[in-house]
Amino acid sequence: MTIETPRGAMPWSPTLEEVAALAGVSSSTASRVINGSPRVTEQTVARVNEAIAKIGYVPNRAARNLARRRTQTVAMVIPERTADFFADPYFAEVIQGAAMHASSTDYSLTLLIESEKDPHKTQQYLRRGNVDGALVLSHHSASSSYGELARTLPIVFGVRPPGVFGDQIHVVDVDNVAVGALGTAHLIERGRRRVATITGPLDTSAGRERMEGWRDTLVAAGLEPGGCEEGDYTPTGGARAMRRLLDAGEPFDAVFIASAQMASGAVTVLKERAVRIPEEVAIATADNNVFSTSPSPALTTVDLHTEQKGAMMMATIVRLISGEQIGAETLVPIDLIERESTAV
Amino acid sequence: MTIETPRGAMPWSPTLEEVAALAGVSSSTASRVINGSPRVTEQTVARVNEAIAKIGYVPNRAARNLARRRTQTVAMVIPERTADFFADPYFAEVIQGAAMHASSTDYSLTLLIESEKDPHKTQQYLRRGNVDGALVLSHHSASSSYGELARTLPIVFGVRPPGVFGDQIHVVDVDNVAVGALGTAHLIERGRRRVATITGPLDTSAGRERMEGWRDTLVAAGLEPGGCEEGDYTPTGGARAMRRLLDAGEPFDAVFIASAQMASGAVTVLKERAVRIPEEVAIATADNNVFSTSPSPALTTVDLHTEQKGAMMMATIVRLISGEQIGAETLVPIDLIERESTAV
DNA sequence: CTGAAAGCGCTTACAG
DNA sequence: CTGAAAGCGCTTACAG
Repeated sequence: MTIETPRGAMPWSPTLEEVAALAGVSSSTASRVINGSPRVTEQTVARVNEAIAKIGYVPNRAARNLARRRTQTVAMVIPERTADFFADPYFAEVIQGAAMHASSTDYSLTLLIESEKDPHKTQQYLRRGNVDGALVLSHHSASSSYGELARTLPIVFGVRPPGVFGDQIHVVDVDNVAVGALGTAHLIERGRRRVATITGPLDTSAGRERMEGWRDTLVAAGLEPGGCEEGDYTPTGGARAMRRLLDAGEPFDAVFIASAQMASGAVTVLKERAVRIPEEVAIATADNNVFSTSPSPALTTVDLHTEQKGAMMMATIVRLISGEQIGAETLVPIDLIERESTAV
Repeated sequence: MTIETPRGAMPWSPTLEEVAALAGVSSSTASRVINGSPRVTEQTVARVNEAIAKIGYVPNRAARNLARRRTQTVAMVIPERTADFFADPYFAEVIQGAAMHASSTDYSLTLLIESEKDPHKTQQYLRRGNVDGALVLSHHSASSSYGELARTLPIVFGVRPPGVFGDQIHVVDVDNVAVGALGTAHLIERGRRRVATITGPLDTSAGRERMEGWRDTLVAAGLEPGGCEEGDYTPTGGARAMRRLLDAGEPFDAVFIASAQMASGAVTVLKERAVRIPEEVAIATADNNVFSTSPSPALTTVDLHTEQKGAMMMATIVRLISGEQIGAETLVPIDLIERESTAV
């Protein structure tokens, strides 16, 4: 058996006119019921819906978009793969969440990789009316240039872009200070008194804010902040930071590590040095993914609900596109998940 | 400053008629040069292109698609997130590769999550003319139902779907037998004589084939295959399999582990039991990602070129859509990357 | 090689 | 509440 429609053509599909004919109304009316217009009789609605069901009608997107002057598409802008960095399940989770939410809307999600060497290309694409809105997940300096774009195109950021922006900026993210605070507070509750930290990159606001949460919580508890080393969100970066912490000679009985991927590297080093977890050093981290569940002992972590974040980003952009007024910041909830690394 | 176009409308954008006017030709002709028709004078081509450049014309996708009866969209079908499983960088890499390649074509990539509880919904979507083709990455039993769909819609599979299919099936994948063979052969070359294996799920062809490659290579070398335990592609699954291997009491001096994610779990167990890598047990695995680079020692691995695979899938579907005749199978190249886990 | 015209399948004022 | 008509911005036979 072969494909019976001409190559490149869509398989035959019923048209609006056909449902209209079957329902005994004009296509204008059929269109109205499809679009949920209130100016139609219940009876007509029923007849049209019946016809739709009977012949399995599904609107032609291109025609609809052309008529509406919309694309019904939103772009998800993600950074080009950067070795270990992209390996972080974070992106996959956000994307998954956004895609799942998209499937419950009229929008389709298209993936846009922001090329390192030609970031301009992506913005061109966005600027040229290819999409009704964009979700941006890149967080390197380039994203500051989105400030301008955001004036003409609805944009939702997954991380706070660097630089100051007006109200036109919309961010969907966790409260990173709270993330650091929650993990650290738990460590204190478990009786730890010398809490060190391994931070994310300090040139990102997320990196700085989680560190701030760690420090503030210790200070508020009347404790002296322990050692502090910067990591880069990779396992090897986490391992290196842990070595520096250990080699500094300053004793500590707990560490808050800003990401699970770094934590998994740090755990390796602790084991190499025969430091017992949690007896000698308790660990709390952030990200509830394979990097916090698979080390042994499993790691206590702040669940960032990353998949939900993706869904929230999608929901937000849809509201934005339809003209709703939305606050500059939407907070993604966080939760502490206790596991063996802080047990007793 | 606010968004100046009416909400929901696309920003004003030049139209074909305008470039035609500017170039002093009809829009038919303008359209022809845009679409690279050979039936146009060089001179006209130049004039039209000039006009296009001058006013920054970019074709309206909806209008073009409506006229062509195409969608210029291909769907990437991925399984719904399944805990650790989705954490595998594999998906992210394939998606990244496909999206990057897509950006160099006229097609846009849209993400479709295949819901566990309602796999039918995805197929409905595909069947209804929403896309010109699909890339499918799911590999659970459900995918067998794609056999039918593949008769009416160009589909490229990233893994061989279960069941027998005709020539209408197109698969882009590595040669999994070769993957197992390459890793195992390297272990033998390094002087190992008792090579065990941790396989992928044996209800997948990839799982079985890599095991087959391992076994065949040993037999061909005149060696007795060592222990064989089944894993599930997760770190914890790999850890459990390694424990079983160790507990079985059958000695081995090397293991071929079918995925890096499993290998990272297995390495943890080896360390717990104070087994030295590579001195006592050498390890070779598959997947060149964070799970093979970040354990210490770093793991020798078969690079599956997963990102390239994504690009190849995209390239293949484009050719398929345009009616090219393509073989049932496209092989993604593989390479061995030597690292410390098999050094000396 | 080029143009006038029809058509792709919807939506949406405009009348009634 | 409903319909006839125009229009969304392209592509593509059909003539010439």
